Amino acid sequence: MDDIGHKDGSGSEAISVRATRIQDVAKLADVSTATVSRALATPERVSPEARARVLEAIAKTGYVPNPAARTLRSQKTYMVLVVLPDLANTFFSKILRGIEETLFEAGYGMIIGDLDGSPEKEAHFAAFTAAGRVDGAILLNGHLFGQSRGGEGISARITIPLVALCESIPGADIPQIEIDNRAAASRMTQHLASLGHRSIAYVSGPASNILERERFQGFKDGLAASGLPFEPVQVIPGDYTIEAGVRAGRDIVARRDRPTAVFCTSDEMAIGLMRTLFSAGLRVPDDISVAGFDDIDFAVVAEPSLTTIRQPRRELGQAAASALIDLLQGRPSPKRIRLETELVIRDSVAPL
Amino acid sequence: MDDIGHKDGSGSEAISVRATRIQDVAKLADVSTATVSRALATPERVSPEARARVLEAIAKTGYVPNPAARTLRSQKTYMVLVVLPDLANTFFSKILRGIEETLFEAGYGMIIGDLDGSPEKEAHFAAFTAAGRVDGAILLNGHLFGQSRGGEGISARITIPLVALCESIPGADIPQIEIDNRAAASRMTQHLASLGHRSIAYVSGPASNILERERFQGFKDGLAASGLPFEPVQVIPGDYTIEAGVRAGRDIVARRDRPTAVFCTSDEMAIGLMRTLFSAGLRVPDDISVAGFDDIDFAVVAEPSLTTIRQPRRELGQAAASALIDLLQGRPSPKRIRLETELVIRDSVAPL
DNA sequence: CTGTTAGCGCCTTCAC
DNA sequence: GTGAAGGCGCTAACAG
Repeated sequence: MDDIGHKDGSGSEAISVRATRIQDVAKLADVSTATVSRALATPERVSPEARARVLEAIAKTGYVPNPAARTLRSQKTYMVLVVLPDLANTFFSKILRGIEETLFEAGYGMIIGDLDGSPEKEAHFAAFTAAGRVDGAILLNGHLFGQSRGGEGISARITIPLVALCESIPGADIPQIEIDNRAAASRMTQHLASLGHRSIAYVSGPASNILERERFQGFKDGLAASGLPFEPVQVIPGDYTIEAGVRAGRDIVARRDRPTAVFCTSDEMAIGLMRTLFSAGLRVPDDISVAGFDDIDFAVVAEPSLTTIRQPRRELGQAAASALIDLLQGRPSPKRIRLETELVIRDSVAPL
Repeated sequence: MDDIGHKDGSGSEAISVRATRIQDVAKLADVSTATVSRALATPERVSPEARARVLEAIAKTGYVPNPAARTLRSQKTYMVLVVLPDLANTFFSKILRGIEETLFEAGYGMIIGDLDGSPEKEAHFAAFTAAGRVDGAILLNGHLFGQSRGGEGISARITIPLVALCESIPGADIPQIEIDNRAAASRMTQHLASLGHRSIAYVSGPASNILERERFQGFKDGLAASGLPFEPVQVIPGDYTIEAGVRAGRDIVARRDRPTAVFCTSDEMAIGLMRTLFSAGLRVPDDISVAGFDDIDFAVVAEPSLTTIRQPRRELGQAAASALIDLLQGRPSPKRIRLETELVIRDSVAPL
């Protein structure tokens, strides 16, 4: 730190002229405040002349309705909370794009609740929600508020619309937007098998994660569909991070009986793993094939470029936001949406 | 849905159509609403007995203050807007972490304004801010509201505290938190020169970007300090993306007189570039050295691992949030903070 | 230390 | 089609 100049801290107590209120506009347009309000909310119920005068007055004053007053009165915040496990993960940030743009178009703002692995934060966001600061929430963290621990008291008060995204929430009676993880994992497994691989390792996500459970089922489905036995020794524990991929790579390098193909349930792990194999002198895909999951931006510039499953991340976000907006506006909403994934074939997987 | 149909005359708490208000708590604790309010905001100004009764009543009712009412009355939202150019960029999301955790500790929530390259969105966030929905804002986009186009009317109304982060805003009288881009770029350039490289290419950011201008100056500083001439032909235009790196790579591969080292002003570009060189049969660092900037997570698993400049992203976010909170709470705030960067030496750069 | 009172700015009946 | 008036829930100002 250098150069601690002093700024006059009066920023907060600035000599701010009080913002224009609906009254000012009413006076200027020579109508009542009720008419101003109606001219904005239900223009068709106001005479064209009055409306014109109101709009002119608004333009002249630069009037912007006070959201706090509006919320207090109407009980609507036009804000949505998005709860997610890890904001720093590129997978989520692309999804946020889709959510944000859809909410934005519908006039809603987005507040991000980054869990960052701390349960106490979840309680915070639950309280936040219970306090009525948002009209609805999109949950990317795989469970409802308070379902983890200690939040029961508060979560009982949360009656606003919710939508689950990516990680489905079993038993929750809310719209669930996701991909078919099981089918996608099965497809990749069969792809590897179809190229002659009989010994396929699987680098998992966190055991407690529902995505992991689905993808793992898919892996077993794929083996079965290809007439291959499932052998527990070929499951290598991971957690979707680059570092987990590096560790899995070390594990494989150290084995006597190496698999001929490795299916990583995230691209991060695949990239970390390939790196470790490379350092150990193993060539991908010549010595060993590697597949990923997600199709992040770096997949295409990995060396070799990564064969993976593409998730429509932006569309997932859009679909979740749409479903929530439906709910918010009293429309029926789809109960479950499954978006299609795509098998992206690049250079990290080769025939045996 | 609320179970209003039950005829449970006792009025049990389960059937609450409306949230608990301060009045309910006051009645239960047998004090006035003002005392309840004070027990929460300034406990030391309430007698221990009254405070205890209030807290008990709050616990019993599960009372949570209505934020809209509070904001309407106190003119404070306890919300901060963070404006950033690209949410999907991993560089920013790590910074957000630092911002969020610091705001969170101080009791502030974070609203994200993702520009995503569209100017009309900036106008939206300006209006959002002007409407008083946030107490302050952190700007990562390199200019003030309305400084781009058409937003003058609204931006004039924005009188809340602002802080600039990463991309400094010349002439703005607000706290500026950043790294010394020029010095960092100079340092990397001198590092390359010190290893014997005389022909060093520079892959730039977007020309209009202030980071780019600073880093470019640093590049020239570094050349000068090393006694090397600056030759315009060695500047390759980029925009910090992977794709720009790929394009720059093609450019270099096609040259007859290839540089012996390339300084990319983002890790994304360095990774894209290395990939292209590799595909063309050029070996890094044996045939050509490559350096990056940022030290993103993938830098360490790039092949070869990337020599780069580490930015303290989390700390940058924390510092910006702290400065803003100072302003928000009427304290003096540092005018300019420059955090230290670090030259991270890995395998993508070798002596000539 | 505590209570009473008066709005913060808006929307929405209700009356005309 | 329009206006008057009340109140959403809270806190600041002012008495006591």
